[in-house]
Amino acid sequence: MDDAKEFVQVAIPIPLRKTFDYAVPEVLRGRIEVGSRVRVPFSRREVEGYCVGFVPESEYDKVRDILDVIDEVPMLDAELLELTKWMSDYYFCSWGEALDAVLPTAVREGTQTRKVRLAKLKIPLDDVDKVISEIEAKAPKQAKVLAIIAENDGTMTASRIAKAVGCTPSVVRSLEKAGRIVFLEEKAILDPLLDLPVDKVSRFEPNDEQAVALKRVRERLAENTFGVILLHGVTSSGKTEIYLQAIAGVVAAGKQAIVLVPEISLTPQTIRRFRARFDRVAVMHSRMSKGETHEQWRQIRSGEAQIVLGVRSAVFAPTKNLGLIVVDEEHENTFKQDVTPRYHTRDVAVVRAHRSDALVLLGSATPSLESYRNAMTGKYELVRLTKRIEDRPLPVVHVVDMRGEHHAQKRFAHFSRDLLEELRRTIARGEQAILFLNRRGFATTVSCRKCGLVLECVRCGIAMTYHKSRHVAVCHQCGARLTPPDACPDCQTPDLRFTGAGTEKIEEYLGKLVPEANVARMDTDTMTKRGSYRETLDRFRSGEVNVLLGTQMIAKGLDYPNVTLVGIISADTALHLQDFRASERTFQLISQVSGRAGRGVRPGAVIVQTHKPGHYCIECAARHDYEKFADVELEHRRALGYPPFSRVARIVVRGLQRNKVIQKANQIAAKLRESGLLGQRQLLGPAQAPIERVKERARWHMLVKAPESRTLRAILSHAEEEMKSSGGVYVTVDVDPMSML
DNA sequence: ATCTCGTCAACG
DNA sequence: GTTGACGAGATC
Repeated sequence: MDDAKEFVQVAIPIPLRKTFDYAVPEVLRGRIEVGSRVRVPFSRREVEGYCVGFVPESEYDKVRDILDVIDEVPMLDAELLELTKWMSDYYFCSWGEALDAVLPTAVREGTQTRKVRLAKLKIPLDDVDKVISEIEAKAPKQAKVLAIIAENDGTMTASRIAKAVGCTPSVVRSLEKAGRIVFLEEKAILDPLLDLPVDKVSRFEPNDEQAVALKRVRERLAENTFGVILLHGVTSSGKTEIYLQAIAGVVAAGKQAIVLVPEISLTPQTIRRFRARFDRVAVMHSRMSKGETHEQWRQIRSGEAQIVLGVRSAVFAPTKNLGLIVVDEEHENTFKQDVTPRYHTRDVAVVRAHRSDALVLLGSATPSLESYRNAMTGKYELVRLTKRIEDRPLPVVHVVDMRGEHHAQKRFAHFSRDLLEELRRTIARGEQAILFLNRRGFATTVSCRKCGLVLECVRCGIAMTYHKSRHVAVCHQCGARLTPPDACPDCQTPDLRFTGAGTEKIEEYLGKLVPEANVARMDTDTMTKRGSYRETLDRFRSGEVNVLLGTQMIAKGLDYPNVTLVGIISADTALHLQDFRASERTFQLISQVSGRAGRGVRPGAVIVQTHKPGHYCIECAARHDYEKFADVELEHRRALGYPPFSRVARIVVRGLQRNKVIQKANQIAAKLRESGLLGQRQLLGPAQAPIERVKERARWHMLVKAPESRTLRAILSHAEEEMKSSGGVYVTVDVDPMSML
C-alpha cells in the first residue's frame, strides 16, 4: 500500500462519451471497487456515476473528491462492465448510458419488496353471514368490514379494507381482538403473473428433426465454448421444446440460462410453460412492479434462479455462471431498443455469450437476413426444423390480386370474393378464422370530396385516422385528437369522405357481408381494460367467437387448433414503406400470420390479399419458401450495399426550427464526407425523414454505409463533435437501425 | 443532460 | 442602464 492519492474513473449517464476522474478521499479508501456506483459532484450539481477503473494519477488538474459510495457491494461485475464498454463503442453512446440500461431502475433505487398486512377471516366463510347479523346492531362498521373481506374470498390487505370501508384502524383492531380475523405479514405478491399455477409437463418425444437438432445443441453445450446456433424452424415445428431441453441440460450442469422473447410473447402462458419445467424461473418484464423486479434481480444474482425469462433488458441479467442464451423470434424488431442506448438484444446476446463462453440459440421461422447470412458463411451453425409437429401440413396459401377484385366488383373492394366465400364456408363447418390487418381505426384518411383537403394533424402533418366508435380523428403519431368537422374546414362543403380501411371498418363490413360471423376485434382500441385480452381469447377458444379480427397483436403466438382459415386483408401495408427491409418485413409478416392456420388436425388455408401478387416476397411467402426469398433478397442487398453486406448507421436530426435542422444535417454530412472514408454511394441523404414532423419538430436524416463496423465507427467518430445536440437541434445516431421512419 | 456565462437587443 | 433570450462552452 502506497500513500499516493487514489483516483477513479467514473462513467456518468449523460450523452458525453468520456469518463471523469475523481479522487478517493481517505474515508472511502478500500470501499470502492470497479463496478461500484458513486455519488460525485458534477459541475454545479451532484450525480450518480459508475466507477469503471482506477488510475494512479490524473491528467486533469482540478480533480474533485468522490462524495460517497452508493453500494457496499458493487452491483456490476467485470463481465457486464466490459459488455457496456463494448456497447458504448459500438452503439455510439456513453458508457454511463449503457450502464444505466443494464441496471434496472428498481435496482438502482434499491426498492425493497413490500411487506403487506394481510387480514384473514378466522371464521368459516359460510358462517360469516350469521356473525354479521349478530353484530350488525352493536357494531355496524365491524359488520361491514367482515362483509367486505368475505366478498374478497376471506383475505384482504389492510390498506384495501381501509379504502373500501373508510373506517378507522380501531374497528379492524377490535375484530382482531374478538378473534374474528387475524393479521399475517406477507411478502406482497406484486405481480400476479408470478403466482400462476404451473402447466403439467407432457412427455417430449422428439421427431427425427428435433432429435438431430437437440443432438447438435447438446454437443455444442458440452464443448463449454462460445457458439451460435440458428434454429430455423417453421411455425409449429416445436422450437420451444428444443429450448426447454437445451435449458434442462444447462441447468443440470449447474449453469444458468437466459431466455429472451419479444414483448408480446411474454404472456402468462409462456411463463407457465417454463415454470412447469424449472423450479426457479426469474421473470424480467417491464410491466412488473419495482419491488418485484428488484427481488427477481436479487435471485438471479445470488444464483437462486436457474433461468431468466424476459424481454430486451433481460440480456443483462446478472447471472453468475451463464451457459446459454436463447433468443426466440430472433428476427423481431422489438428486440431493438428505440431509445439510447439503441442496442439490439440479439447482438448484445451474442457478444455477451462470446465473452462468457456460452452458447447462443437463435430461433425463428423467418430468420433475419443478418443471421441467415452468418449461418451461410459458417459464422453460425444452422439447424433446421422443416416439419410441423405430428407431420401436419403447412397451410395452403392463396394469393388474391386485389386490382382484379376492384375491377370485377366495380368498386374498391376490401374483401375479395374468395375470402368472403372461404369465410362463410369455414363458419358453416363450425371452424374458426383469423383476419389480420395492421391498421387500427375506421378510416385512414378523412378528406373533402370537393376540394380534396385531407384532415391532418397540425403538429405532425400526417393524415389523421378516423375512429368511428368514439367519433374522433386521431393522430397515430402524437395521439392528438379532434372531433371531425361536418363540413370541409377549407371550402365548407358538407361532404367528407372516410377512405382507407382500418380494423374498425373491416369489422363493420364483416357484420354486413357475413352476418353469421361472430366477430371479436383485437387491437389497442378494444384491448383497453386489463383483462380484455384474456377475455377475448377465452371467448375465441370456447368457440363463442368464430372470427378473430385484429392487428399486430394477433400475428404471433396464438395457437388455436380450430382455426382453419387465415385472411390477410392487406399484405401491402409494410411494402409501401421506403425501407430496405420492407420486403423482409412483409415476408415475415405473411409467414407469421399464416402460421396461425391449421395447427390442429384439420389443415389450414390462408388468403393473402395484395396489389402486388407478383412480388417475390409475397410469392415466396405463399410457397413457404424461405430459402428462395432469402436468396433473392440477399442479392438485392448485395447489389445495393445494404446489410448484411455492409454496416449502416442512421443519423436523425430534429428540432423546432426547420432551417436549423437542415443546416445541422448538412454540416454533419459535410464532416462525414471529409473523413475520406466514404465512397460515392456510402452516404444517403441528408433528406427529410419519411416521418417529416413529430410534435412540431422537423426531422431530417441520413444513412451512412460502410463495408464493416470498424470503418463505420471511424467515419462516425470523425463527425462526433458535429453530432452533439445543441441549440434546440437534437441529433441521434442509430447503429444497425431497424426503422427508417 | 444541465448549467453557467457572455453577447445582444428590447425596454424604461 | 436593466432584463431577458439564445448560443457557446464546460462538466473531472
